[in-house]
Amino acid sequence: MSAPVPGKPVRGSKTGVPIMALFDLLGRTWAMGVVWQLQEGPCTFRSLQRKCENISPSILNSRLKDLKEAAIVERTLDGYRLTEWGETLIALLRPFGAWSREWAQKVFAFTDSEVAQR
Amino acid sequence: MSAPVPGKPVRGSKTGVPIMALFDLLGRTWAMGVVWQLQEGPCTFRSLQRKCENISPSILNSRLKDLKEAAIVERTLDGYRLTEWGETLIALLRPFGAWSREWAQKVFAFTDSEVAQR
DNA sequence: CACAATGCTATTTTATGTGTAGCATGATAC
DNA sequence: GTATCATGCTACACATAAAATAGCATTGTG
Repeated sequence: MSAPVPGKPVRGSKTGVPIMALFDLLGRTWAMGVVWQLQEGPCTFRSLQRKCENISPSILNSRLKDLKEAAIVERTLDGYRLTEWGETLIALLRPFGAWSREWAQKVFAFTDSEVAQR
Repeated sequence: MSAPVPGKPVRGSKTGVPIMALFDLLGRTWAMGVVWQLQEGPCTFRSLQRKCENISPSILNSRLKDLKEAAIVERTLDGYRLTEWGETLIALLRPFGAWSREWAQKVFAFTDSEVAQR
């Protein structure tokens, strides 16, 4: 599938409203996970693959392609890293970490230690 | 597909880390779009369907099921609405609206008026 | 009672994602 | 210099999820 571009119809959305294009992009499997893993710094293809629980190379490559076209990720000699746009995006995404831990605790009865170790 | 639950393996993630379970949930087609549309208030099934560009009822129903199990959406006599968890989640999601418009402008050369009308 | 809207379910078709194999390239190790 | 290894992918074949459409039971309205 082609990477979503605001202004053009995207998967599930025909209008191309920017927020829907963004939701389409981030809604693809592992898209947010890849951005999440890149927040700690640049990463090679294989090492990114390992961080993403050995995601299949075809899907990783496809997600990287989407994220590169969206100017969120770029390739360098060190492998892949977040662009400036990627940095501003992960800044918005970061609060989801704490939110998800509280959610796991309160909604799914995770214990403190379960949340801590995960 | 079953709804993702922190602590159990989810689509694409075997560990069940809360953030990955959340990314799995929000990464399903229209999941973020549905939450987004519910931010303005409760909505009936058909009206939600219309707001989501006539998404197919099967996928809407499936997403609502996931979001209900995750305690993000609940059913009331008026139709569906965000729970308290849903409200805290949409608070984190809301900044993506402005981000996506800037992104559309700067990365994809949208004009002010294009962004405004969409 | 006819008619329309609502809230779905079922079914088929198509698009996506998963898993695995493997190959070209470059860096070490001997 | 060649055997070995890691890397960065590509290419399938198979499984799963999403899209599109039809339609039905229920409730409300004139």
